Amino acid sequence: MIRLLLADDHLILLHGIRAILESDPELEVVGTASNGLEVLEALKSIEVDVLLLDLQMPEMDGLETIIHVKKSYPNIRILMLTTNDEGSIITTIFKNGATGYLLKNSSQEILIQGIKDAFAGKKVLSPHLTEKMINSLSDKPKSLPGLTPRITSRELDVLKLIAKQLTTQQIADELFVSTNTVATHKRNLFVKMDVTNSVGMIRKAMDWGLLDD
Amino acid sequence: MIRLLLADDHLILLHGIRAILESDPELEVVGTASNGLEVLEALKSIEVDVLLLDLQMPEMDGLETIIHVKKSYPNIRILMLTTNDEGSIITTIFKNGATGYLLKNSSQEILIQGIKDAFAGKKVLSPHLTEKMINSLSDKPKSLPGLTPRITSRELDVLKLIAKQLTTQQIADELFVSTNTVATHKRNLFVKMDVTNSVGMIRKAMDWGLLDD
DNA sequence: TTTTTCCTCACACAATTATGTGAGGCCGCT
DNA sequence: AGCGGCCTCACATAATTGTGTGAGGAAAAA
Repeated sequence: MIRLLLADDHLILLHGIRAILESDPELEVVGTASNGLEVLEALKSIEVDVLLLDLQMPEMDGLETIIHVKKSYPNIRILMLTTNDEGSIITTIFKNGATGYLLKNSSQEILIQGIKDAFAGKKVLSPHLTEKMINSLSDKPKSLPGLTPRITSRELDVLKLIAKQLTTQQIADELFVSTNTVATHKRNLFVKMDVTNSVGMIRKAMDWGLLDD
Repeated sequence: MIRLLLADDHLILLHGIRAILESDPELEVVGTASNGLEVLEALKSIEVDVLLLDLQMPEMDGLETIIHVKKSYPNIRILMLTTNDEGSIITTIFKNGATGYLLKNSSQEILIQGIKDAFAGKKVLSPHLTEKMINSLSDKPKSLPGLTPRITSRELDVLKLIAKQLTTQQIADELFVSTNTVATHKRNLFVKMDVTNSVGMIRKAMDWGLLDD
C-alpha cells in the first residue's frame, strides 16, 4: 500500500485525482493540502510515501515546498503534477530532489504507473516534457573544454583552495609550499584565464566546470 | 534528401550504420570520419545536414568535436551515437549544442526517425536515457530560494559589480557613493551570506542564481 | 641533447580588501 | 512619536592580494 499526500490549490482537481487514485487498490490517499505550509503541517502527523505536488500554489509554491520537505523527510518521493509548459523550471525541480514531473492531463494509467515508479525510486518524466527539459539545458552553454586554457594540476589545486576561501597563507600550508609559490600560481592562472582577480577566476572556473567535485 | 556525415572509429560499425541509413531514400551518407579532426576536415569540403557522432573517439573525442563543429557550422544538427551509459555527460552534450543522443543499439526505425527529427530541429533522446539525464541533474542540488537571506537591492547592486571584477573604488564611482559605503555593503553581505571573502560570496551568489542576468 | 613546461622560491612594493566602531538621515509601519 | 530597516559615510588599522622581476631544478617533449 502506497500512502499518498495530495497538494493542489484547486479543490475540484484534488477530488478528481483522489477518486482516480483510490480506484487502485495499491494506492491510498492519506491526506490532502492546498499549499506548501499545509503539506508540512500534514507531514508532522501522517506517514507518507509519495507526495503529489502542484507546482503553482499560494503561500508556499511547489519548488519551495520540495526543498523544505526534502530537508526534513529525505525519503519521501516527490512527484510534481502540473498543467504544462513551465519548461525552464524542470531542471531546477530535479536538482532539488523531485522524483518525477508529470502533466495533469496525463492518462489515468500513466499517473498511477508514475506513482508506482516513483515509489520504487525510479525517476518519472512525462514524455512530452523531455524535449523541454533538454531545451532548458541548452540555454546555458557552459563549459567549453576545447577552449579552456591548459590549467596544470598544481594550479588546479590552488584554484580549488581559493574557491574554498582559503588565504594564500593557508593554501601554502595546505600544499606545503611557500606563499610565494602560491602567489605565482595565482598570477599564472589570472593570465591564462584572462581575469583580473580571484573573483573573476572563480566565476570562470565554475562556468568551466572546474569546481564540480 | 538529408545529407549525413558519420563519425566513428569502429570501421565495422561505420559500414553497418551506413548500410542501414542508405536503405532510406531520404537519407544520404555524404562522408565518414574516424575522429573529430577528420570530421572538421570533411566539413570543409562537404555540405552536411546532420552529423552522427560517436562519443568516444581517438584524437578528438565527441564532446570536443561538438564544440568545434557548432562554432564553425552552427546549423549542422549533431546527433550523438553511443554504446550506452556515460550518463553524467549527457547534460554536457546538450549544453554544448547537440541535438540528440541515441544508443547504438537503437532499432533501425528509431535511428532513422531520430535523424529525421534532428534534421527538423527536434531534440532526440533515447527513452532509456531520460532517467540517466535526470540523475545527472540531481547530483548538484543548487539554489535554495527559501533559505536565501534577504539581500537588499543596494547590496545586490554591489554584489553584481563585485562579480564583474570591479574594485571597491570602481564600484563606488559606478554607484555614486563613497568607498566606505561600498565596504559597508560588502561587510553586511559577508555576514548575511556567511562567507569570509568575495570569492566565497560570488560562489554562493552563483549557486543561488543571484547573478543570472 | 636541447628545449619546453612545470613547480618551486625570493624580494619588494603598491593596491585592495577586510574588520571594528560609530553615526546621521530617510522611510515606512505601529 | 517612536522603532526598525536601509543607505549613507568617516576614520583607522591589520591583513591579504596583486604585480613586477628574476631564477634554479626536475621532468617531459622534441
